[in-house]
Amino acid sequence: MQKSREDRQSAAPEYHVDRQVGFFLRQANQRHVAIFANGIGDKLTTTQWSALSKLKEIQPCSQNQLGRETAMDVATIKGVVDRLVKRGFVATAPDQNDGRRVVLSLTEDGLTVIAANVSAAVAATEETLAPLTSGERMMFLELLQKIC
Amino acid sequence: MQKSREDRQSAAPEYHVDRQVGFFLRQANQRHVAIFANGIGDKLTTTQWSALSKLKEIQPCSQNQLGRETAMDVATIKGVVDRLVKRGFVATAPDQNDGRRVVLSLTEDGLTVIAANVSAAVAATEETLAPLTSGERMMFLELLQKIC
DNA sequence: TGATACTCATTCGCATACAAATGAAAAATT
DNA sequence: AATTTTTCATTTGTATGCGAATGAGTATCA
Repeated sequence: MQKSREDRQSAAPEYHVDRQVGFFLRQANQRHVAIFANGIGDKLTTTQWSALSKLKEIQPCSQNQLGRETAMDVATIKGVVDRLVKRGFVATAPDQNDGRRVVLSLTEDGLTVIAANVSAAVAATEETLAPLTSGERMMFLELLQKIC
Repeated sequence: MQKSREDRQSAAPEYHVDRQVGFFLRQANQRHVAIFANGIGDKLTTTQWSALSKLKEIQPCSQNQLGRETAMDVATIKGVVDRLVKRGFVATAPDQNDGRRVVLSLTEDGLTVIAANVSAAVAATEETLAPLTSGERMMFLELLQKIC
């Protein structure tokens, strides 16, 4: 068998960044974020949407807890919540029992903006997975979850 | 068949952010970036590594071209290249034929740092995919590429 | 009770990531 | 040759994302 050029010099296998998982993960995430931003009407980012949606499920809750539930760093969730508060989607209140905590809850506007964008969020998921068949989607999601 | 609680009110299916592709993609990417940062010795980020590795393949080339090859925005590749130049891994020179272009090339230190970290980069890929079997990895990579 | 450890929120610094605007230079078109 | 379009690099502004440090409050345990 014909040896490749680098095998003549050494046994080191070729390395190509653009064939590594990390390279694809970054790109896939980029594509999804772009699709989401494009489809959503209220200039909500994917992380802001995650925070809002999760807050609807578990409110009231503290900032750090919301961060854990949405896989965001304390510094990250702080910035996200700040922007949502600034836009009037989230309200903050001091916790009576725990002086450190800030209790988060959705405002009326917050509930409204969620309701107005659920279908767009679903559509973004759909478009992201569009290149895959139904069977491939299930397989892909299962494997993707394993490496989280 | 027993109807679920929300079906009694409306036909709207449940929506859970933490079951959407985007949620998993962000987390999977986060995990890989963390693994890479942890394993690499020279404080190189995943994007910096991509730029260095790709530059080795295609040098000399312009900044924008390197950005396209590594799937980075013009503003993003600018910042990445700036930091690599600052650390002495990449050299810049004006293009003789095209007055707009900045020709990029690797320095000796750049080649050295690549050689010193290829094994760590391979290990990071390996660790990221560790939860998957060999067969699952091939399947996963194939599907992941489809949604890039 | 008092020391220790933990949790929560905040802040700083650094590094992506992209939209949008700008200016310069090159290429394509008329 | 003149106009238009494209390309390249840069800059500004906004939004994640994480490490690390800080300070305030809570919990634990000797």
